[in-house]
Amino acid sequence: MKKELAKIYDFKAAEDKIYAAWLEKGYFHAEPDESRTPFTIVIPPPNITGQLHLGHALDGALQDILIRFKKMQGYNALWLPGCDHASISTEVKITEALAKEGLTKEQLGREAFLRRAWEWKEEYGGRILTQFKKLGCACDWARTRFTLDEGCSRAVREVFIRMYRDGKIYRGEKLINWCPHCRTTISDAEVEHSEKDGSFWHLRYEIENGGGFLDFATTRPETILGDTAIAVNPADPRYTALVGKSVNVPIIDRKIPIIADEYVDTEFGTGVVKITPAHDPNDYEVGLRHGLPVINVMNDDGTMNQNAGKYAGQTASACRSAIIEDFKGLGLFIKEEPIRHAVGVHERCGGVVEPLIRKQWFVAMEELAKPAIAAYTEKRLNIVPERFGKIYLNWLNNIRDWCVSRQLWWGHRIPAYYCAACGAVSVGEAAPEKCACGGSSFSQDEDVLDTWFSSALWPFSTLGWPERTPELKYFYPTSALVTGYDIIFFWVIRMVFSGLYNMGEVPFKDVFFHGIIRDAEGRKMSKSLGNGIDPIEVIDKYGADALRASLIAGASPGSDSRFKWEKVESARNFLNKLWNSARFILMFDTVGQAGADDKLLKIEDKWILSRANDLAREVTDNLNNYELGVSISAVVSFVRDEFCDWYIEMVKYRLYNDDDQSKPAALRTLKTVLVSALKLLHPFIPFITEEIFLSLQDEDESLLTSKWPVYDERLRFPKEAGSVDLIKAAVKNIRGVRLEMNVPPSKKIKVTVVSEKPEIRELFSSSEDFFKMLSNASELETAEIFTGNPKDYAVSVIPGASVYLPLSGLVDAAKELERLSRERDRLLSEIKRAEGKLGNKGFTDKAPRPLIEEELAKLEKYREMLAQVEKRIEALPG
RNA sequence: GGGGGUAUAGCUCAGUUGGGAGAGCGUCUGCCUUACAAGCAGAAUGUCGGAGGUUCGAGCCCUUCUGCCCCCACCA
Repeated sequence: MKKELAKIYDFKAAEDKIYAAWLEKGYFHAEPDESRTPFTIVIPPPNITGQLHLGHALDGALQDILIRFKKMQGYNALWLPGCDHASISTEVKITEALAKEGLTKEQLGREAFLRRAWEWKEEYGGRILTQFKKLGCACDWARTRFTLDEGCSRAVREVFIRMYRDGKIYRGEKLINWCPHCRTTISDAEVEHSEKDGSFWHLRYEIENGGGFLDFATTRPETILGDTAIAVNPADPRYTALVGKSVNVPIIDRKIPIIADEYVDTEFGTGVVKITPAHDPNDYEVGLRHGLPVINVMNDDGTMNQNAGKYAGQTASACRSAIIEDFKGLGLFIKEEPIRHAVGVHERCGGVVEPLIRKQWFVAMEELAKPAIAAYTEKRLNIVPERFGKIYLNWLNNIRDWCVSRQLWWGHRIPAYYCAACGAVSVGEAAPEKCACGGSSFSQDEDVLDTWFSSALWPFSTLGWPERTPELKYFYPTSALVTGYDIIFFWVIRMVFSGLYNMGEVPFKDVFFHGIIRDAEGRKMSKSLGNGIDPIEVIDKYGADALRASLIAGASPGSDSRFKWEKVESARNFLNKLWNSARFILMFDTVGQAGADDKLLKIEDKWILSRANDLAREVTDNLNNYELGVSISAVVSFVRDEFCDWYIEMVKYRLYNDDDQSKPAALRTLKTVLVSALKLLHPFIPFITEEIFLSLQDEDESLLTSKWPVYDERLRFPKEAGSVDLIKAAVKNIRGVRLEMNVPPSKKIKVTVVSEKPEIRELFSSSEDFFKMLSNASELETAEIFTGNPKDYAVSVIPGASVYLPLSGLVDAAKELERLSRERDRLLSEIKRAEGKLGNKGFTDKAPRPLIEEELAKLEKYREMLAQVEKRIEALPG
């Protein structure tokens, strides 16, 4: 049955229809099947609070490409989708919504708050996954998971308990990062350092017993209230005599010792540092070394606490000013100078982070890091591109314990219970019956776990762990993780050590990092800049395929890229091209041509078949190496530059001539090559390729279940390929001459191919029909020797032949001479290059044999062409 | 302070084990040729950041310098 395609591809109608059909057929679903090889990807779970942005779109497209490619190759491919509960983001969102109603979360209470959060999740949490569907993602939706669902939560508790019993998780009072704005601890990874302008206040403390003054400088005078020592470098001669004495902290009248510690830099400031163990990581270390008391002077909200004496209740910045004023009043103020220094900022809210001492839960990293390092160095974990491996190692080698408790409600509550009587902690699925002290009343830890604690388990918690499910056994370890390099520390590394610790195996064999999508000027897209692009808007305007292609083409692994509408347009233009090529082919009845005889294949058929064959290998190799951008470019340029621009043009005369015996062969080749290209393109642009593929057949076989093209030794046709290249060269020359000589396309002219070689004359005669069409010739004549009047012709040279165009009256002898001279010069320089190379003994001795032969062949070819050009120049009048 | 990246056509970027510099967009010229003007045919444009080195041969490997970018980091 003959089908037709609409003049314009209606992506809106096609995309929804096709996606629905895929879902209905269940193509995305995968079940464990020992007879097949699995290929697994677990999605980087987007936050339920999130809206799809271009980063997700790229991430999703890359994964979809791999999944579809592997499915077509015959793998049992599973792409497991899901969402992250995004503890702090969601909590902030719910709290903001409450605030609009004039409520605080404390007023609501934990239980009611969580109910609200779940309601919110049910309503909006699936939104982003719906958007992934718009992109065309072949996720197994039946396996959709959520980091806070029952199974994942159980996995979290199980891991926590195991690690606690194994000493990998402990509770301790340590200096942590406190976000006063979010009122919770955060991990080191969540602190961003940004340079800010501040002041460096030079102040002085009075030394005991009238020993004078000790000058120091600080950027945070409010922490003076927590000072428990003042330090100098032991090797600093200015102060050695003072070590062991003490100074008085005014206002609070605290006597603190002058201590010596290597940490102090003699070059910086006055070489004297006040030590506040409770509010500075360095000072904390110094305090530990010297057994200093730790005095916390701040509340959770960043205001001063009762230890701040008369400043209690003030904000830190008010306290700071007040202290400066008080120091001035006491004559202990020296000067204030501007300084630019790094300030810790919470990456989520942008608030300044306060280092504070708190009792928190930590994951002990040192032992966990070792296997993660080994997995990479022993090549059980492959990182693409390679340079991120160095970053991975660098981080693991400098790792610090991970603070995992958060003072939030939305998340996995820590499975630790405290005895009401003695305070003893007990970690387990539930509170124990009885405490060792005899107490029987327990309360659960109020805190929840860092969101990343549950995401770290994602590759196995989603497959059913801790149950030994068939899925876990079959799909774990997963095949590839695809994500942005920006979460290597937050997520990737934590998955690796969690997977190794709990499963004994890496969670994925390959990690494929992509870059960030920036705006057209190269800036990061951000809400504050308002330069974000909504992928859904792009899909509405150009379709999901165009968006995907524009994100993939020209991007290389791990590198950032810029979003430009022009790229989407150019992708759309290609889709249009592809569509029209199919539409053209469908103008003829391809279905009835299946029986066309191989013997009827002409050289152009064999040429394109061999090119398509090469392409299959090229694309497959590149996809296997995660060179997705290179892959799609290869198919695109094949379709456009070879299939459409040459092959289709070459076979038109056969298609339009029903009497041509080779018409069926042409049709069959057109279809074969088109289908092959559709398959190679399908992972990248799934919708349009599927729509075309469905039109090419009576059945409704999907590309997704079709077989990926495999390189076939029988489809190599080097001789025919060479012949077609020769004809193409002649056509290009003729086109060039015509344009240069201002011969309008409407004027058809006779072409004479002059060659002493009978096989070349034969080649041109046998290809006469398409040759004439391509070169816009009225007639083709071949001759062994040129017999016309040289001045009436424009001539161009190809290897083995000269092409004569009769342009009497149009040929300007001077111009013709100039053109030929250019050609002669070009050939001469080529010959010189080849001769130089071949005359170099080093080259002929050491270069690989095929290369030398190739060079020799070129030399011969150029010399032969040069002879033709020179002959022609001689023949020119004047 | 440590680590990493990058420098290639006017712009954005490819260039996969070293073997004659590429694409897209833009520019210029000519074409509404019955699949496609979202198109076709053609053209121009590069001391591949600078300097050394290895090699028969370097955009690619090594050293060094310069510019820009990113990540990590406790200089009060």
